[in-house]
Amino acid sequence: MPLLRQVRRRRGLAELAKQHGLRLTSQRRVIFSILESANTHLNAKQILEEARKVAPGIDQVTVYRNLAVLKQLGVVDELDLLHLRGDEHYYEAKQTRAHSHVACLACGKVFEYYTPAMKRIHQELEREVGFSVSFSRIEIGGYCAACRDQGLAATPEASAAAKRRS
Amino acid sequence: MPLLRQVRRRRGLAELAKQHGLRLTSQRRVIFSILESANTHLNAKQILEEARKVAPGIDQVTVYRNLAVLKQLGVVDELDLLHLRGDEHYYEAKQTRAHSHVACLACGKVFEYYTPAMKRIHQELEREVGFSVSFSRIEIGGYCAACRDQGLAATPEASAAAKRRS
DNA sequence: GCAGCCATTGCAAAAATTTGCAATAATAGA
DNA sequence: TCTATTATTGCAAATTTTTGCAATGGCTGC
Repeated sequence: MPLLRQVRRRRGLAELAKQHGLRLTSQRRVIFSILESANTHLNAKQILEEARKVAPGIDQVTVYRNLAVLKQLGVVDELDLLHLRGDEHYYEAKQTRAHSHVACLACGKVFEYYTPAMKRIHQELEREVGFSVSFSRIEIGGYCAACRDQGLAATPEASAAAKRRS
Repeated sequence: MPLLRQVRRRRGLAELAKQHGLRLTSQRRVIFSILESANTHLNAKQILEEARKVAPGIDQVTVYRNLAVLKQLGVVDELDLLHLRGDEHYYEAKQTRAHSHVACLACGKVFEYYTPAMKRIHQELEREVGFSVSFSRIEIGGYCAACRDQGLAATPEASAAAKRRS
């Protein structure tokens, strides 16, 4: 059950779409505005429901296809936090800043984390392979301080416990 | 259509499963051995087909559930390369080494990339938040040298072209 | 403003994945 | 070795996501 989350964005999706040669259909307008005004995670079904309040005829397929388009444009990013949950996919709009998630394998908490090291990696790629970085994502799995203190880290029992909990 | 890829692993999946308190059923044995001997990407359907050659009665659901279990154990990792392709998920066994993928948004090529900076990030997390890193993944999107030379980078046309190509 | 091209849509159906539940079988402990 | 416990399986069905195709409607060029 994929989820969608909206994040700050400099320009409207509509403008961005136009810029990329996409047609601005009425359905697209609706979907875009839902994504832009949402402040929580939304999954495909929720988006569909919202959209139907405004445009009753809109089809599920259209929602999926437009999410796919936005993903391809690099505007939203489907992400599932290391697949810790297994069944939930999150979408989030690309942020300017290099972006990373650190997930505890024992308690399941996910932290956002920023480090200047990321910038260095970008520069390294630029310099050594001539690759120009548009965006990047780090996902790290491990055990947070609290769980380690409780002895939950890295043992088979901890994994089993985490599994049961999920 | 998720894909599976097998990667070097220090101990057998069976041993690992036991260690985590999982039961070693005959189906599991079959699935594990398929994963262990595969040297290309495999998707769920392919695994099922392989498994049925040995254990004709095995069900699709069993394959899915065991893949989920392995994911939760952190033994295989479902990954979809920045969702560039949109429809293909790749699984790969966790590697010891910090692991990263760099994908060109224009030509779609994916490079593997290793950098000592990753190690530094681990140490930083360890030192500053007391988080102990088990594994990590970097995914970077941008434009490779070749595509930049062809002027494909970062322009609306390039995105459209990349989209068409996919 | 109008015509034509072609991206986009809706529908129907396929494919992929997940879930509920009763039956089965792996494992620990007697 | 045998028994009880309970994880795991298979089946059926639900859910989610993708695909094929004809019809529609946005946009470009006139």
